[in-house]
Amino acid sequence: MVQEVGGRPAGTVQSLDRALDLLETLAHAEGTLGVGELADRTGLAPGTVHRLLQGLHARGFVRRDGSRRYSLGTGALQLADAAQRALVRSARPFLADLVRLSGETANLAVLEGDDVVYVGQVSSPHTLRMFAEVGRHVPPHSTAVGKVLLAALPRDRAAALLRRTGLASRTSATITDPDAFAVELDRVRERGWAVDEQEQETGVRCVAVPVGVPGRIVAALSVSGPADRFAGAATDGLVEAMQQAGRELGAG
Amino acid sequence: MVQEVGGRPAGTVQSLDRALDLLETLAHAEGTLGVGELADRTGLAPGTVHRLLQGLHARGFVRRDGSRRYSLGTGALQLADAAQRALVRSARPFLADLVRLSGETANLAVLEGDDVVYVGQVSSPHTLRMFAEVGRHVPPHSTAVGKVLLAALPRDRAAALLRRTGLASRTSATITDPDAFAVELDRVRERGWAVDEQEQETGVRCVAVPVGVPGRIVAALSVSGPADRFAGAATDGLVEAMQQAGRELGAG
DNA sequence: AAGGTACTTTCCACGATGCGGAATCGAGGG
DNA sequence: CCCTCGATTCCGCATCGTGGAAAGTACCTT
Repeated sequence: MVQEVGGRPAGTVQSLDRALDLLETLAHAEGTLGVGELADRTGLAPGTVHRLLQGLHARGFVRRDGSRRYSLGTGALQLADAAQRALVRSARPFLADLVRLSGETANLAVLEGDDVVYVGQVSSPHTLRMFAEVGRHVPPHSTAVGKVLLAALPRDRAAALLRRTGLASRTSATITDPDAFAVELDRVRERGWAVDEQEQETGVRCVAVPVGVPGRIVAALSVSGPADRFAGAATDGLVEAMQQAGRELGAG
Repeated sequence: MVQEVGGRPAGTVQSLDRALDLLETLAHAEGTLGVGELADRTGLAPGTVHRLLQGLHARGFVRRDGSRRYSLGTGALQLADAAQRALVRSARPFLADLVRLSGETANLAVLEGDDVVYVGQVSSPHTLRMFAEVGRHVPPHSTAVGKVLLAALPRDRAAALLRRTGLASRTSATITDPDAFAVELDRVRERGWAVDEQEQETGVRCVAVPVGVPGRIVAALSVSGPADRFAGAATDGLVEAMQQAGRELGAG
């Protein structure tokens, strides 16, 4: 059995682990936090919190306003850029596997602001036509990837986003009723994957799963193809493989 | 005089500082790095690098592929979301100051993928009409904010981005020639601010400055108004105030 | 396929380093 | 102006991280 120290995996560094706690606490907080609040929430001594914050502040990872209150700084933004490129690169083999398995096109998508953006793709050998190209922005409510990403958001954040964007009808199958869509999101949360039955584009069916573990979903994987070819039996077993890929890609 | 320990501000934590070095090294690297490469680049002992990476990996901040090579993980993506909200919140008073100073609308914009996106705004009391609303995506080459953000990118990354997006003509003043635009970017880099002379929209002039310090530009601040009112003398002194705001907002 | 090489990972004793309680400082409210 | 609460600094102690070197492992070469 592996030794642990206060819930921290053995062979890891205490001060680093605590600093990451602070960053995550700041990330989950609405607004700013003071040293004392951070000390309370993390269970650390105020002096320790202050010292760690100094280190994070010196590197731009936390911001300090005029009245000694802290929030996340720009350092994280800088990393995010590079982290997304790394995610896209790591996703390639998984996407290729899914294409091999399904014969259809596989995609990687993330939520940017209120839009879903495709950031990676390996296309099917059988299809000349592209359903979505990398860089394309699509609405969250009419796509399988969008449903997965919305389902991973706190309910109030998802609802607020949908209020801003609305539920525009893309095809006759698009879900345009907020209540019906809320029910759909609940189904997605429950079973852990989503489907888009020609809701974004007539004739196109798409299945999507989250990347990461619950509470830490950062992207979605999808497979999409023509509705007449990619349905029913074609999907059997595929979802499980996709979920596995999503977990592995998310865990790194 | 303040004591320093190996270039690190006094009162900060060594292991945390080193871990942040690792993250930044990974962020600047193309592709993945092994323990040894990271040890070389940071000047740390391989054992130390390995231990710190374990801590970062356990928390999802670094990803480890099958052959023990490391890249940034999804942890940073998670933080980025919250960090951007914090940036927008912190920007509000600066934007309000700029509106007071200029009488025109002030904006905060970031680069997302290949687009410029407005993420914050305080509008002028004099203008009913909005030149850009929050959430709006605009091309980088025809806006002052876009020029500032492109100028902050490594030259090759900026060039690659422009090759992907092209330089579409928005008005008769839009710069559509890649070489001319490269010269424009050099001017922006040199003087530290950019202007858009009705290049995005006829009748609209816009001045922008970077947020952050060179090498760490994460956003741009801009002030925009009708070309006939917002020009020449109206800009005097404003740019300096904007640059100051950009530095302060970036430093946190 | 076997050997060699280079890298990653583990181990350990040392001591530098971060720890947290307590003292001090400073801001904001009454 | 004083008082209180929180942020910051200080300091002695022991914990925790450190780095060299050993052990293990993957990969390349022949």
